Amino acid sequence: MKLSEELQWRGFVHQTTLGNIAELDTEPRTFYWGVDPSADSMQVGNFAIAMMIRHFISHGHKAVLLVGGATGMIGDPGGKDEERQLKPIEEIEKNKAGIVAQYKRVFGDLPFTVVDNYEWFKDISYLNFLRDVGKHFSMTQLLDRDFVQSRIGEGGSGISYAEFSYSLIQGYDFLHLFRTHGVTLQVCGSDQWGNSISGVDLIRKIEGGEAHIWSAPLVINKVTGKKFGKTEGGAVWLDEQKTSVFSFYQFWLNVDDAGVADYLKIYTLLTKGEIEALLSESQAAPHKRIAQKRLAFEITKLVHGQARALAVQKITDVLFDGGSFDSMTTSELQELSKEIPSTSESRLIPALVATGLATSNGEARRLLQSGAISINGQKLVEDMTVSGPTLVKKGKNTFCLISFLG
RNA sequence: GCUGGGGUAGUGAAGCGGUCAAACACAUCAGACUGUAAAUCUGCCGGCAUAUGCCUUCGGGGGUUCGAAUCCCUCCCCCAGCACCA
Repeated sequence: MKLSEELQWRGFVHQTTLGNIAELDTEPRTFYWGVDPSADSMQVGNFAIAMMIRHFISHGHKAVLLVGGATGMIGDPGGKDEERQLKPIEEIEKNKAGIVAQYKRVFGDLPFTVVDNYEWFKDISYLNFLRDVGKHFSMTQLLDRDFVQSRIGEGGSGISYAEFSYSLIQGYDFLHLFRTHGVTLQVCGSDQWGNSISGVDLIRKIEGGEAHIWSAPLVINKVTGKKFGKTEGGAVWLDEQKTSVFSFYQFWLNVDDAGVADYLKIYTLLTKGEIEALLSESQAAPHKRIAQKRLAFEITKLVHGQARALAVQKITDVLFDGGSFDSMTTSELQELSKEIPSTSESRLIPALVATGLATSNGEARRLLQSGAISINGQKLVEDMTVSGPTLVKKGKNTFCLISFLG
């Protein structure tokens, strides 16, 4: 499949300055995309863009990943204590490393270059910047930006000058990469369109060059109409410290029918034929959740590796599909305790709190009273003390393990 | 800098001296029904406690009062308008 067809079929086409997207099939480009190092991990929203980029690279385009070290440093205008300035730099370094590692993982062996805009911004003088870049920006245009408009005015949360300047910095990034790396295309999220356009203008005005933008659509949950990837506990992260492999797998497994098709196309590398077969099989017997199961497995494999994917798949089997808990061996129990929260607290209520299934003793007790808690498949209504390895279940799909493995 | 409006639970938003752990809505969590789905109905929804009980909250600090989220002072932050500068 050609890149343009692939992008179209998978739903990655949104808005672009390219006259004809088929240009991507014939003209290899060097493109970049920017990421914000404000966290040390991607969320599923960025993950979608990463997958899209993967298709770009595998079709012969050269990729440059820009980590916003400079933008990250001014990212929190609230921190005006000068002493604290140093800490964010270390943190940004750490976040940068984490994010780059994740991209490597998602891209498999595909090559890409990493740059940090701190490299070129650290030596730039404010006056020079205003003279060379600032004068090319029209205030009216800047003020017209959606993100500015939504922050100013009634009900807006306000915007600082630093944050407002993001546009200029991002615009300059593009210009700089155009000059130094021959970058002629920027890939971005749809919310970054305005900022990206700044770069295109700048390149035209200053260098007389032509550059383009490709923005990816926001992945929407069709049922709620909201941005996809948020869940009860907040965002779903690729980092297993933030979202355990088990929860990650469960997140995809619980995806609704209306969305599976989209998610399979966006988040997996399965071919058109495979996905279509999967979907028709799934529609014939929706209650079997075939498509969701495959989706969860494929994505977990991609992000956390095959071994972990198989492990959580097996655990899910035990937990949901009638596999017997008693039959698990000690080593399997150990494996299980890696994927779901576990504790050695033998009293039930403290154990629920310790594992985070309940936020307080009161909540734990309430859950118990409402019949939400069961151990080893038996519903409970009051606190008790367990005597051996015990699987505790809250609601339908939240578990923890009381183990005595130490 | 001036003038006016505002900062209340995860979010939005009532309350405007006692009856406020704080209406209402949404979100979350749980129960029923299901396919670990959606929709719907029900309950919970600051902490501790079996509890009619106690404790801690209404931007920060201080004060008035028997009593403050509610009044006063002060500081911080947001919004709007005006002025100033350019």
